[in-house]
Amino acid sequence: MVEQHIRVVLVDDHPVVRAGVRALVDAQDDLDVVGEAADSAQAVAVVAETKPDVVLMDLSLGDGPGGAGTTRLVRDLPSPPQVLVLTTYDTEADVLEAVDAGAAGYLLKDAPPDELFRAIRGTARGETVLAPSVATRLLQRAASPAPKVSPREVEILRLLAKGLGNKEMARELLVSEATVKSHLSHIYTKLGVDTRAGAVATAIERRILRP
Amino acid sequence: MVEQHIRVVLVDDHPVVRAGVRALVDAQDDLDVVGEAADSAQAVAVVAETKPDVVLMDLSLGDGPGGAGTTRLVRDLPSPPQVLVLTTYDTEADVLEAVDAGAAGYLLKDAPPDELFRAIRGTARGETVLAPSVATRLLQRAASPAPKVSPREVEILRLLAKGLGNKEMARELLVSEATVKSHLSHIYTKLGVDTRAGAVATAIERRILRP
DNA sequence: ACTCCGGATAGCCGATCGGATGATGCCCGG
DNA sequence: CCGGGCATCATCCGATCGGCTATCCGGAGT
Repeated sequence: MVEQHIRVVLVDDHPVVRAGVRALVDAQDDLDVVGEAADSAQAVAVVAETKPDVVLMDLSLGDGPGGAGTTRLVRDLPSPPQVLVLTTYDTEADVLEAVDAGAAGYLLKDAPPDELFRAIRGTARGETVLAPSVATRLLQRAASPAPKVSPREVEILRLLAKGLGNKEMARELLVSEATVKSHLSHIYTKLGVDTRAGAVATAIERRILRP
Repeated sequence: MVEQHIRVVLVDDHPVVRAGVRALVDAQDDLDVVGEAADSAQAVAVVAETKPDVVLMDLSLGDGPGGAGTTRLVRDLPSPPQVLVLTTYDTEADVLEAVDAGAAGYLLKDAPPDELFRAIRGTARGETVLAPSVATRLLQRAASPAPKVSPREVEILRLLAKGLGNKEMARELLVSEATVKSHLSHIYTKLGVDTRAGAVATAIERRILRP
């Protein structure tokens, strides 16, 4: 058997997308969709059972663990498959998280089918496949230092987006106003902004806050 | 011919989604996909040519006119088809715009296939079909007055999200600082907030600004 | 053991914001 | 033809913000 079929499992909470990818992929001679999953738990079960070569993973699964977490779970299975992230967004936070979780590639859903097929085949061979726009973003972010926002700071950002003042945040978080201001200063530094409005915008863009 | 097939055209810039919907819809006895379009111009051409009963419209088409504008164009054709919006987001602004543009229904992409089929059939019969979550939002928004932000105010919001101060915005827009503050006050009122940070968050949530 | 970092706190101060109030001109739609 | 939304501008003023400097504590890592 020189030419083995590539076994693919789809993980996506949108039935439409699963059907679409299945229709496209199954039409390829060398690619077989051997399973589908709509959430994290299903994904682990299906992958464990079907032992696919490649998992196409959506990042925004409705329920508990997102695509990144699920990627991690799948990659922790014995003889894990390659994971190719196939999603709508290309925010750097998503990409980094996915890559960190063990994803071998990152494609956007608006990619032409050909690109998808090439990505699947490449991923199956162990190559790293990144969508051009994703690769660009990665390089940009690689150049600038990684801004890690602490949990407490995220808390501050949340209240910030609700339009609370420092005094109100302080009351809400049971700390002094000085502490809030301290956190804010750190946030500004990390996000590269110098105003509350800019911080909120950047936080949402960086997916630190969910819109 | 008592039971005429329902002719459907798909408009979506994601090949995967088109393939998915086509696979699902074509598998139904009474539904036929008679055309696809990836952008606004294609959509108008395909609809004019194929005269479908229903158009499944994605709201976020990459290029020029979005789904709402395209809906308007399609509805302005002679003997226009019903338009069923099928998209990822359910922001109230999107829904209102689409309905205003002449859409007969609004479904989310994570809807189960059955719901999609029922929606297509209902739409073809001239019914109005709304996803439950969309209907809920609509009612919520219907209770509160519609916040229409003027173009100039959007301009202000854009600069706001960039973290500019009033003085800087004034310079940027070639108006006085007083004017900027005036706009801001109006924005606050319309968005129901009272801080810049809150305005940015709400504007993004309402999709007035693109994250 | 020592250092680094996140978290919490404090005070100072100039710059800025946001609310209130009022006014002008334009253009659209009823 | 008048009202109303939009855009423009002006002042006043109290509240808030953001930058700066410094201190303290506890846990993680070297």
